[in-house]
Amino acid sequence: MAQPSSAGELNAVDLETALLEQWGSEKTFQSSIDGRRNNAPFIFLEGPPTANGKPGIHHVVARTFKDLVCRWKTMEGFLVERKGGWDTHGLPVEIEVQKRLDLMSNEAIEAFGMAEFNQACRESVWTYEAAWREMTERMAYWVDLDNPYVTLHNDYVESAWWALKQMFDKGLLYRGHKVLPYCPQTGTSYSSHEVALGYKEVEEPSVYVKFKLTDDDASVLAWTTTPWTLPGNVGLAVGPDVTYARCRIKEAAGEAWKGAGGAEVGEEVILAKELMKEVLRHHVEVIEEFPGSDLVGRSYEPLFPEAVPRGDSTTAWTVLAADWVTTTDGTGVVHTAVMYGEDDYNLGMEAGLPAHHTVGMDGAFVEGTHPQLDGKYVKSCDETIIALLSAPKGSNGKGPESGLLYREKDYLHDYPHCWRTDHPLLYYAMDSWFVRMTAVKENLLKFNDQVEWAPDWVGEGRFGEWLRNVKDWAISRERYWGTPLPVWRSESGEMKCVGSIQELQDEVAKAVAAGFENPDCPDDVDLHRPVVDGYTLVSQSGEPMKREPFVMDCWFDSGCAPFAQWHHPFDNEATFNASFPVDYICEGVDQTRGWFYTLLAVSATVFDNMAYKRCLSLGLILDAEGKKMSKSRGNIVDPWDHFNREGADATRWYMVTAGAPWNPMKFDPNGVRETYAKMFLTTWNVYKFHADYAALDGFDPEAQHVPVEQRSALDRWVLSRLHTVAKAYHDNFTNWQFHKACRDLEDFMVNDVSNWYVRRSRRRLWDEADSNDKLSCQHTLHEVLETVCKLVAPVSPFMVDHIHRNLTGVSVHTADWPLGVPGSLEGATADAWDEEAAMATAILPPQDLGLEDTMTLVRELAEAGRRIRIDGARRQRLPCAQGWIVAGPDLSAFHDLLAEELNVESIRVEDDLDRFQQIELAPNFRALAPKARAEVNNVANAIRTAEDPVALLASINDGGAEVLGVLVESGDVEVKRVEREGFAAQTVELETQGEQLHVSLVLDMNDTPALLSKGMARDIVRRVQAKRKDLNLEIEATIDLEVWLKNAPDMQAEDETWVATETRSAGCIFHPEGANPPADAEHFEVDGATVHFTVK
RNA sequence: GCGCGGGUGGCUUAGUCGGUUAGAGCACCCGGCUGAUAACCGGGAGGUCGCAGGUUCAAGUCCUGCCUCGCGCACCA
Repeated sequence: MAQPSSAGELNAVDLETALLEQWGSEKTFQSSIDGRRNNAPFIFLEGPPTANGKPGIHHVVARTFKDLVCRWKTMEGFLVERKGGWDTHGLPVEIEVQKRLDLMSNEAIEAFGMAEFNQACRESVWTYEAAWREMTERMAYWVDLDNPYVTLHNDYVESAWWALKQMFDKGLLYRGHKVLPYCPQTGTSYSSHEVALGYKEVEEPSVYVKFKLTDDDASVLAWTTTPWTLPGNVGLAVGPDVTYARCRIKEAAGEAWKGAGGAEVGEEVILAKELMKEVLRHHVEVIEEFPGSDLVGRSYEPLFPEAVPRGDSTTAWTVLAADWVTTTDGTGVVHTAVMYGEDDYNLGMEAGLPAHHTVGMDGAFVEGTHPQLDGKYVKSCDETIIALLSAPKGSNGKGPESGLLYREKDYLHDYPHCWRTDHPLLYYAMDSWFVRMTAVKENLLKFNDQVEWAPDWVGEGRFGEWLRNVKDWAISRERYWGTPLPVWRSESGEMKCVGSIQELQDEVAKAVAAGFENPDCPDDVDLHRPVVDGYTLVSQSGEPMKREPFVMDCWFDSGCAPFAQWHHPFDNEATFNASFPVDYICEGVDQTRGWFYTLLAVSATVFDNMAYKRCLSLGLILDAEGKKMSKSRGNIVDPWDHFNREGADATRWYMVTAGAPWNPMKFDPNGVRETYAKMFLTTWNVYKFHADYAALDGFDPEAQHVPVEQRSALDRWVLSRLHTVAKAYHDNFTNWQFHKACRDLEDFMVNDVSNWYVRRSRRRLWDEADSNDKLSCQHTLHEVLETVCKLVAPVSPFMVDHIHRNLTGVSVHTADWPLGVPGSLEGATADAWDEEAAMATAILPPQDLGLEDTMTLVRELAEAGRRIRIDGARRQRLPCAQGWIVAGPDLSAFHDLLAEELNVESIRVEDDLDRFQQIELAPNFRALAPKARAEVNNVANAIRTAEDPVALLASINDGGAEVLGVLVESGDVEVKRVEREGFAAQTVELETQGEQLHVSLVLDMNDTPALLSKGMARDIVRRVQAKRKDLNLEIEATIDLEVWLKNAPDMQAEDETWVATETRSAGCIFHPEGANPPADAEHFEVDGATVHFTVK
């Protein structure tokens, strides 16, 4: 067994880096796992970061919470393996490479070569891997980075293919259209994330257009901000419950009319009644009002009759009902161009409108739309379209009948632009593949209910909301770098989904046999583009099938992590079966619709199961001003600033204590410093105090054990506190309240251990002879430190390991959790274990709540003493002859301690309460209010200010007293005992075990020559000690002391001797009053006396 | 627009069932204590508890509306 060696000064950074090396050479992480090899598993799943961005402080936050739970569960005896992972596909990688290689369009990429491009992506992915690794190691996030899962590896891709095939086979995968923001210049559609990069405020012409009903003289007015979509119009949507008005123009428009358009007197238009004022610029009369449902089914004349063929649609150019139509702007009638708006598209599909493009992928109108528009870029046609619509009635033969524009209005709005080329994006219906999430919605909700969310409102609220509105998942992307969609399709629409390399090889062989030429398909075929594009398969009917030219949403990749990390179902069957669904994941709340969703989406569709049982959703990290951290703001905090200054321990502890994990965290660099100074310096100094004396005395924690019940009350108190705090700490951990747990523990270390226990125990260890009391103190300190080390270890793993190793000889990370090791119990699982058996494995000292209460009172009294001295202007070092404690429990065990703290010669208990205390009555509103009602405040005041509270109390207790007409009984008042005026006294009030205590402390403020001498001696000692410290003297070093006093009280011989002993003065001379001190003597003044002294 | 979460001294925050002096820490000032400490103790200054109503004998706490910050969703016809 180890005997502690002395501690030395703290250098957190050196300590941490030295430990990192030790952990590396001793393989501490591995042995913390290996030691629990036969225990119940707790499955953690790492959300894969992408290594093509630099790690920031927010990553440290997430990794701290991942790590602390894993370490905690490990110490609880669970087997917690932690496989690292990397997300390596997707748009961010492509964009990075495109920027670097200046390839700003798909044409450019294809000209450069897809293979070369993807190779560049493959390399780019690892740009910051080293930085990630260094950060991960330095912050002590224990995760296996040597065998991570990597989404670009063939094994991983193969598992993803397998998963997709499961969906395909279940009929959950389908090909359809999705309206996406599309940039014709770069030929790419954008994800919402990219779109968000390019919102710009622009002013554009918006138009009010008359759609002439075929069986009526009236027109329906509709509004659009994108005139280029008008040729594609095939329908009008109205709100069935919205009230519409048919209006007749009464007189011609006034001079103020601006822009094109207009209406003739007598013309009739239909629009939402609410919007008439907003839209109409003519005086009108309302002819008729009716609900939108009355309009449904009416047909109208197409604006551009040539543009869209009717096909077999019966509903084209009719009025349709849509409940999403509002009257917040426009006319309450929505112009519907099926291919150029998401709602339009959905409505069109539902209503059977023709789905025909009037705009090509190049952003220009297709031939046959209108002679003046064909082949022109849509965004430059606004004027032409407006001119066509507003031309005088009957003025142009082909195209719009004209006279159809009512009004134009410039409209200011945010519109998405291409963040690369700055062109406005077009909402454009594109071919896309979907997973039919709507088919499994009920299961999604059911599984989500079973997840333990922290905080619960993310699961119920945000995530639940998302699931209740779940849409089919568009999983295909027209990109290059990603998991290719493993679906091959023939011209006639036959399809095949490939679920493994073996299957691909088989299909290729079949195709070759059928006469289609194909490249080799080896076992290690690269499952990326363009290699997989090179294979032509053969359909059932013998037709060639080409691969659908998409890659998958990279969120699909990460959603496959629970099984793809094990190459399921091709490998590691046992491992997978034992680890699905996982027990714990933890990421930022921004992953709600990201990883949290895709994990559940994939597991629900593929396995009909949940993916994770517990999810900790972390709040966003903000800078000290509360602003989001972002590169563009330049307010990113570099974690290394803190790793290299206060260390990773303080950084982690700060992050955990700064607030609830799910609340947004304002990261304040000063906070890290404060944490370092409070928590870690204090802990270190407590440790140093113990270790230095333990080393000096050759303390052996195994030997000469002193049973707790034989130790002093102070020892038993701090051990009981340890028990209480550890228990609460653990309970808070269980409830995800890590911040509360750590704040309480910090408070315990600083206030209870350092500022009370250690301060009060210092002299016990100065004793140079071995004593039972000293031994008790050392065992107590040892036990407190050892347990605190274990409690802190999951959160801040460095310093406590150093301390634990010096105290016990072994790493804290292989130690057991003080509150029990359920993971090691027979039959335990991560979710359930025998609570009693688990508690039996806990190691905590005895708890004595009564003693804790008593000590609280003692400490309050010590503080009260200081207040009394301030009020009475009596310095702390000048002793008082006598202190009285009035009322309260028996504190005799602490009288010595209190006497010392209070600097009084003796403590006495005063039994006659009335000698120093008087009674005050306070109203108990809860009881009084129902009786007194509105009078309660007056009654309360009367009770408070009663002239003779003793008499009032007596009559209240004797059947009740009438106060202002209200019968006041004993439950209606609280009796407070406070000190009598005129005494140097203070009363402390506290509640112990349901009982209200009012305890007073009274000090005798009279001086005697003996007291004055003693006080002077204490002042001299204090000054000399400070001097010794200034001179950097060894604690054992002896000095020669000379003292000259002026106007000072006479020093008693015993006090002079005491000064000599305390200051380790071999020679100690007190010069008589009047002797002149040498010029180099130090001097100070106290209560009018001047003291000179020299230390040699 | 909808949903969620915030708004408490200069800063970070606690505040339970509504109960009468809103509690801490940092920073500041004064005093004290100290041979582990960058610590600690006592006191001071600093608060319209986002705003406005309402319920109540009593509101930081409950209700309504609004403002504001963050996040998300929807919309942007």
